Amino acid sequence: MCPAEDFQEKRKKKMRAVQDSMDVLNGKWKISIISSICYYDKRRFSDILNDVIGISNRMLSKELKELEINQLVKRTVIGTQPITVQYELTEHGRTLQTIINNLTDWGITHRKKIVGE
Amino acid sequence: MCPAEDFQEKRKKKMRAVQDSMDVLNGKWKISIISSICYYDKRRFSDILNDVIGISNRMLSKELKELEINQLVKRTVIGTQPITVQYELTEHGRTLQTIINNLTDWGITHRKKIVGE
DNA sequence: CGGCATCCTTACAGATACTG
DNA sequence: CAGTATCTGTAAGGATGCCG
Repeated sequence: MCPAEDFQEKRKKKMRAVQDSMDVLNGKWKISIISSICYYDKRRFSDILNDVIGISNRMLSKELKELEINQLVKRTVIGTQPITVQYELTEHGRTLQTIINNLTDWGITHRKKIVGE
Repeated sequence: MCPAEDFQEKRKKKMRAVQDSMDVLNGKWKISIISSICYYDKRRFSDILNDVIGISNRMLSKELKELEINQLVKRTVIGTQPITVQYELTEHGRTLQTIINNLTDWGITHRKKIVGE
C-alpha cells in the first residue's frame, strides 16, 4: 500500500473511533453527569441532580441508564426509607478522567478567549 | 475558607468549565467535523461532507457556521467556477487536538470493551 | 428518595429541490 | 461546488403528578 492510501485509511479509522466516543457521550448531559460523579467515590441521584445545572430528573434517569448500559457507571441501591441510590464510575468509566480533565482545561481557556476579547 | 468548602467550590468551577466545553461542541457532528479538518492544513466543504459519515450538507453548513462563530474554524472562499471553500482550524481550534486524540484512543478502547465482551 | 408515566412543546435533523 | 429554502417527521427534553 502506498503511503497516501495508508494515511487515508488511518485517518478514516481515527474518525470512526472519534464517532464511537461521541455516540457514547451523546446528548448534552453525559459528560457533565460523569464529571459530577468522578470527583467522589460514590454519588447519589439527587446530588447529581443538583450538580448538573438544568437537568430534569426524567433526563438524569434516562442518561444514567444509558451510561450503565455502556458500562461506564455502576448503580447500587442502598437502604430503605427513604431509599438511596449510589452511582459510581466503573473502572472503564474512570478511563474518561483524562478527557474530563482536558475538557475542563479547555473550557476555561475557551471562556477566556471568547468573553475576554 | 475551610478545606471542604474549597473543594466544593473548585468542583463547581470545574463542572462549569466542562459544560462550557460541551456547549461549544454540542450536537453529534462538531467533533467529527473538527477531526476531519485537523489532519490537514485546509479542507474543502465536500471533503468534509465525505469524511463525516451520515451528515447532510444542510447540517454541515450549519455546524461549520457555529464553529466559525466560536472561532474554532476559519472559512476562506478560494476561486471561481466552480467556487471552492477552504476550512481550516484556527490556532484556538487546534488546541482541541489533545481532546481529539484522547477521544480517538478512548473510542478504540471502548469498542474493544463493548464488542469484545 | 429515586424514579416512571403521561402529556406536550420545541428543536433537531432528513429529504428534496433550487441558486450563484 | 457550496451552499440556501422549504417542508416535514422524529425525538429530545420540560412540566407535572404519582408510586414504592
